[in-house]
Amino acid sequence: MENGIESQCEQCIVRQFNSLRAMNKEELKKVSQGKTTKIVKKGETIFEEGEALKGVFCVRSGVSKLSKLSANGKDQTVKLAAKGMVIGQRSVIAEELSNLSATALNDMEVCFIPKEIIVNTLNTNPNFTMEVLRHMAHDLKEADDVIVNMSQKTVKQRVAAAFLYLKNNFGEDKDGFLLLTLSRDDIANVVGTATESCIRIISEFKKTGLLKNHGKKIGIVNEKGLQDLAERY
Amino acid sequence: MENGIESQCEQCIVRQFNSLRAMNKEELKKVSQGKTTKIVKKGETIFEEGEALKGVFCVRSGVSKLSKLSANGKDQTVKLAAKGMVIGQRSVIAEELSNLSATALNDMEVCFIPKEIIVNTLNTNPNFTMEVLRHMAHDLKEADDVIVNMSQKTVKQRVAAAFLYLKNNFGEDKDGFLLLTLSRDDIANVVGTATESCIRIISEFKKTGLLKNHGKKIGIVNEKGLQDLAERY
DNA sequence: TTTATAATATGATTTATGTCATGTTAGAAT
DNA sequence: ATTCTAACATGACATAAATCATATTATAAA
Repeated sequence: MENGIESQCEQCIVRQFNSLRAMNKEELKKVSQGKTTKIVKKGETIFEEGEALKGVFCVRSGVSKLSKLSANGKDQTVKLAAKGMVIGQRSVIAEELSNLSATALNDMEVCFIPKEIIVNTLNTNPNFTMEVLRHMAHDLKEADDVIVNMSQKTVKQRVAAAFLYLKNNFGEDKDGFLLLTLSRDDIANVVGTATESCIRIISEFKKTGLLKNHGKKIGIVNEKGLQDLAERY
Repeated sequence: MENGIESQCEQCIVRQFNSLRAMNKEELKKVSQGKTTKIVKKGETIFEEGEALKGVFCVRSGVSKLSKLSANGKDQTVKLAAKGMVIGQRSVIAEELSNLSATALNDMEVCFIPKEIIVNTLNTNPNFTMEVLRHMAHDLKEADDVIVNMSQKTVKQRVAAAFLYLKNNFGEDKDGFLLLTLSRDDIANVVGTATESCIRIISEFKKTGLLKNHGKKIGIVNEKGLQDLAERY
């Protein structure tokens, strides 16, 4: 179903850039035609920090972490990218080396869009450019929030916030378990803490009835409780 | 010298958006004509978190902190804006309430540019839009770096990095003192630490010959030493 | 000057969190 | 099933950094 894949990819671009009205059919076709689909296995990288990106990647399935290696050897996850999200735009737009690595947290399917197509669309379609701009403005706001949380919230609060984030952005199944299952280590990298601390806090949350688990799956039992914890001073 | 002020304001916009070639004379004049100049005294706010901005502000003199109040009542400075920088663009572009407060760290002069002018220029001048986009992409990268530093560096390392930042972004006088003099409390808000911790570390840096001071002015004595400290794991 | 107020400084103590060590469980490979 | 390995778990301890307390200076106001 080559057509199905193409249509999915178009939707991916459209959704990411919020530009249903900003790109016309022909432009979308152009974007789709440039794509190549790629399978990325869990743990493999899509691109590395310091790499010159030849284009952007659109997530078709699976989840990627965008992270940066610190001088102390620890990996800090800055953002998670799920289905429908485009990664690598910042570097392509700024014409800089990537400041982040993109690593698959589970098996993924991504489609590649050469930067020439992005750059060309930016140059010829002002509406598209405006949508990308709005999108980046939104990312910047989120980054500001993360900065404040990192410096002002305790690890416990950040872990609570991380689970709320996972629920809000990746959803849960009928039984109330998070659709995105991450290892404790992955969560620790998002929260910016030691794996042991993360494990300890999750154990505590299970004991106090905030979380539940079934095998590797984790579910939120008391969302209000997590929110109170995450927000309270 | 109304003309002088106008020309300074034009330069301000031009520099910020890196768009010397992106905006032509007439467009610049349009921007300048919309401006109103405003004096902001030390400690006063230019705008508050949650406010709907009617335009952007261009810093003519003085320095503003962009900060966010945390639920614990502490203020986290996300960015400092000096002469030539524009503040408030993110919110205006995203058409959202401001996510940050802007407060004068010393007496300031800012010029106001109504959002209609910015929005109009964005709609009619694609080059301008692209420059704004590149600029925002750069801000986003810097924000990513701050996130990693916040979670992976010690307070001491972040204080060291803050002084290097102040030197690189605001310069120093002939005697090697930083041109931007901040209170320990302001520095603590940038670093994301308690004021006492900040004071202690600065005292230590003076003892170990990394910093010097003359009254309120602080100077970097051993830049290499600060860099090593800030980078080392 | 004198007084008042804010900024800087430093000690003592507590707390959160990282680190190290060790053990347990679960899933994959044989 | 058995073995192996990685993920999860928990205790003990070390340490960075916040907090609380109290001086000591500067700076502004009277």
